[in-house]
Amino acid sequence: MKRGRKPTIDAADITRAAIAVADAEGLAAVSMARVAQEMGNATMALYRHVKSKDELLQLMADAAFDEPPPLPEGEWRGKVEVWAKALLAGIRRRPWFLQIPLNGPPSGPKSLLWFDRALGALDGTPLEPGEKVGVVMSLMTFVHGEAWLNIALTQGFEQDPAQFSREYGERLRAIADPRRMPALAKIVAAGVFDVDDLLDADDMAAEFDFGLHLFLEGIAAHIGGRS
Amino acid sequence: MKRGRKPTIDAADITRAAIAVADAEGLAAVSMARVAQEMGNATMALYRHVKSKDELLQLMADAAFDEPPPLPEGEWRGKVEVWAKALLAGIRRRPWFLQIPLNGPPSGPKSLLWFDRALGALDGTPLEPGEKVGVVMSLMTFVHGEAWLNIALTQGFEQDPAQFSREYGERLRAIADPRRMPALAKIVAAGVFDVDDLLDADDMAAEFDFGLHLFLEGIAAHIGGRS
DNA sequence: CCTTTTATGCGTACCTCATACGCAAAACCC
DNA sequence: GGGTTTTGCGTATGAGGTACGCATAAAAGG
Repeated sequence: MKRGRKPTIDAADITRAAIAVADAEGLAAVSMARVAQEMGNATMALYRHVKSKDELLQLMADAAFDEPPPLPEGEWRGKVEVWAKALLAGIRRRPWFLQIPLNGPPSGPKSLLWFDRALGALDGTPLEPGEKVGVVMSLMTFVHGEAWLNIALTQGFEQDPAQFSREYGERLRAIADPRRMPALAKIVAAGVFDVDDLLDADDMAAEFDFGLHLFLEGIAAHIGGRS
Repeated sequence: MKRGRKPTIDAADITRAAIAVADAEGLAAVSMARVAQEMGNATMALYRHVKSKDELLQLMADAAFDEPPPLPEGEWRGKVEVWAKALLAGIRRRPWFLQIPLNGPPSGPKSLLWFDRALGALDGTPLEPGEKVGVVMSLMTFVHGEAWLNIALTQGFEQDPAQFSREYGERLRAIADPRRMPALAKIVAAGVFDVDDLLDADDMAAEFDFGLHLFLEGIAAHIGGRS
């Protein structure tokens, strides 16, 4: 048997509690003291199971995602689309994920499972193995970037809704000097920004779909130029 | 004349000093005390010119970028490519930019100038105004995501180079069970990860170029399906 | 059953930060 | 110079991360 006092908590418990706090109040609310309080322990008790707060953040990042969804039968395109939308949904479910600094190439079992599914979606295509990896990485970074913007804007909206109203279009109209910014001035004049809810949830979903559409077109063109 | 004691510093000075600190030692080193010391002032003196640290961060973000470069003559594709690469270079020049939380839609004069240039690159195309905005936003988020990954991995490498050596391929080989992760196992078996310098600067540049290529193909296909 | 060993729980203390508050010095007006 | 206004900044408060060391619980050995 193992000697010594029995642990009453372990790293997984701490991670769970930290995630609960982050889900409820954001990553900023995750302090060692707050997490300990959540578990009914003393602050310093956590340090027996977790080297530092930074390590706790990594554990949270590894545990943030669910398993990837099953992909539909059929062409690669439908599979990739489902995958990308599920990834976006996963990140949106835990927005704090993007605030945790990455420390290396993906190595958590969950991340690798997602990686595998995306590679699997490309199985029927004539892409080289290295190209598949490139395609998947680009897709991940696109989704990542889109999610980042999406979340930043959502949170910005909660902080100060006025920035997203008609006011924004008017401010642009004032700043966008046709001589210094001719293209922007033209777009502003066309009325693209004269809406009440700039970038609300629907807009952002449409934005994502459009970008994803472009990306898939690009993959299709690349495959087409190959066979 | 204006009454009262003359200011010896202004917000722009503070922003400059803060950027100098961030460039030299990273955003984490930017504290009010550190910035004040850099300028030879007392900590609290800064608060006369800057409401909070958060405001200072926004000022830094606005001032982080240079002007966009002139774009080449010719087709939209060459212009967009130059623009995207310049944007990536700009972010890589000030990696801390990505750590500053965004508060709303772009409104700094520099951001809008970059926005304008990208829209201008699409001037000769038959895209609707709204589509142009969508294309540019997607491009920005793609570059943003790519830069984020790029920077995270670069910094991870500095912290722990072993993670990026041949060791990584071996670890993958151990984790990637062909039953649970068939696609990944196949890729690993093909030797894609058996290199000494996974994701060094050249690799990441190639990764970016490939992703950008896919994106541009996608835009071209979208334009083609239009005319 | 009592002692020894070993790992855990956690109280105390220190350091770094952001920032509210208020006073004193400087520069302008008359 | 006296009054007014604005800046520079010293002091203090509270939050957060974490090093250190002691008391305690649990198993092992006698």
